[in-house]
Amino acid sequence: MGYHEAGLSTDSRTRRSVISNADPIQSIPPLTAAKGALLPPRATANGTLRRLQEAALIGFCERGYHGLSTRDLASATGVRASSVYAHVNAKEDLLFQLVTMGHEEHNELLRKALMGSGADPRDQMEALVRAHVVMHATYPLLARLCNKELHALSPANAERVMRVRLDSEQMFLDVVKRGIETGSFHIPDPWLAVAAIAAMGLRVAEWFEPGGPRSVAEVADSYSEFAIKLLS
Amino acid sequence: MGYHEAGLSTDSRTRRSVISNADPIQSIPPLTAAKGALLPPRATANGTLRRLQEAALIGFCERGYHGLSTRDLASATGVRASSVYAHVNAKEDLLFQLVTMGHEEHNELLRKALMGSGADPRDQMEALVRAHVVMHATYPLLARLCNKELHALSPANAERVMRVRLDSEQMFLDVVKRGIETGSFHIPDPWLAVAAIAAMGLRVAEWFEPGGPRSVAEVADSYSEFAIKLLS
DNA sequence: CAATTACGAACGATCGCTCGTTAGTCTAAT
DNA sequence: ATTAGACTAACGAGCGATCGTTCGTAATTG
Repeated sequence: MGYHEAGLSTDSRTRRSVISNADPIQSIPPLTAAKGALLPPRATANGTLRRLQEAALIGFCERGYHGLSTRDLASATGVRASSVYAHVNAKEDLLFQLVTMGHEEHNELLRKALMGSGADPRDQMEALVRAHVVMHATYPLLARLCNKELHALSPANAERVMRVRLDSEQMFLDVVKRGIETGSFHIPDPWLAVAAIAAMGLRVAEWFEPGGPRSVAEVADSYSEFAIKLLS
Repeated sequence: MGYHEAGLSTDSRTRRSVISNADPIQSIPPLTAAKGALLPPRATANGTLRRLQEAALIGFCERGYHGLSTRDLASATGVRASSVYAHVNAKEDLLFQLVTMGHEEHNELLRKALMGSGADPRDQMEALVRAHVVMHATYPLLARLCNKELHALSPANAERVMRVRLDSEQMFLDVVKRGIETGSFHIPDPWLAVAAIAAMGLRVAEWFEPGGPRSVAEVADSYSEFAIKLLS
């Protein structure tokens, strides 16, 4: 039970602070204290909604969507459960916002990587894998959420997310297919190779720690090299 | 609210069947109708407990541990919620049983693969990857559960599972390290390579369909080849 | 007859969420 | 300068529903 509802001034004497952003004694423990930002720059929300998004990100990852109650979510944000609904229409909205954010950031990073590389399929694949890994190492919680909690989305919302995901997959697939045509790559089943290469990067989100022994760049370099070897 | 609580005859007119195994109108929809067995041979339970395990496996995968209620679980099993507790002490027991089963099966498959291969690290790695992939393609639901719902286990149970997992990882690591010593493999960071190779196989559980266009053996062959390329 | 397996009823707790209210802030007219 | 009114963001209380689980009992099995 509740390892993080500690203190937090439920006390009625603690009147709401004049400015709502006044950070009320951090939820104990700070746990996933951000080494970097929890959310990508495209997350424009600030104030209470931002803190809700970040608390939801951490909470959904640690306990699963249905495992985090709106009361615990509110508590971790420094707010009452009823106040949550001044910022979102439903609990699912927070999940959808986060998952959309993650998928769009990922898609954009891939697209930029592709645009910024030359015409050689090998270079393009290296750039894609690098961006793929960078995303998963830079925003590991967001990536985990995107890969584990899609089941909690309504069918309509899930479909919107999947469209972005399929588009990202297609970028990998197109590069591999063209690489086969140009003679750069030599594999019989492009989709299978893409699945393998993408899987390597996806998993990075599960173990990578920003303060750990490996830098983001090192992992990205290694994995892009793995991908090229795998395709040759 | 409930876009997924479909029917299922909670109706009180549906009297219990004389023989409890008499499959009462399959949970609507039958959805994950098994192409093969849902659980490995080491799952020895039969009767109601077995059906509870299988329903839990499907349900936990589709909705997450906290997303599947004991009532829905019972309903999918063809039994009342209170009857569940004649077979398990708690909901978590089912998750623990399944997750333990998955990890031990995986560990044993890897160990047998290693024992059955020669002394060449390349052969050993091929065998390991093949077994790894076979596991994830043969019992995809079980594998997904093992990788997504560990957070719902008590710390003590989680630790028991993690011990098996670390032991499995060590098998990969030992082979890679020895392969480097013998000059078979040429990579600077063994752990990173193992993470990448393991990740490829893990992800298979997310897309593989027993009736699909690729056979288990085809995927296993491709992925073991990928692994060898990656390490060379 | 003992053990097993199922049941309905119901427990207290918690769920997502709504509601009416209040305190503070901003704008604009006085 | 003051004040009225709209707006925002927070609150406590509490809604009906559902949660995991317990219990006493009935039916079947060996």
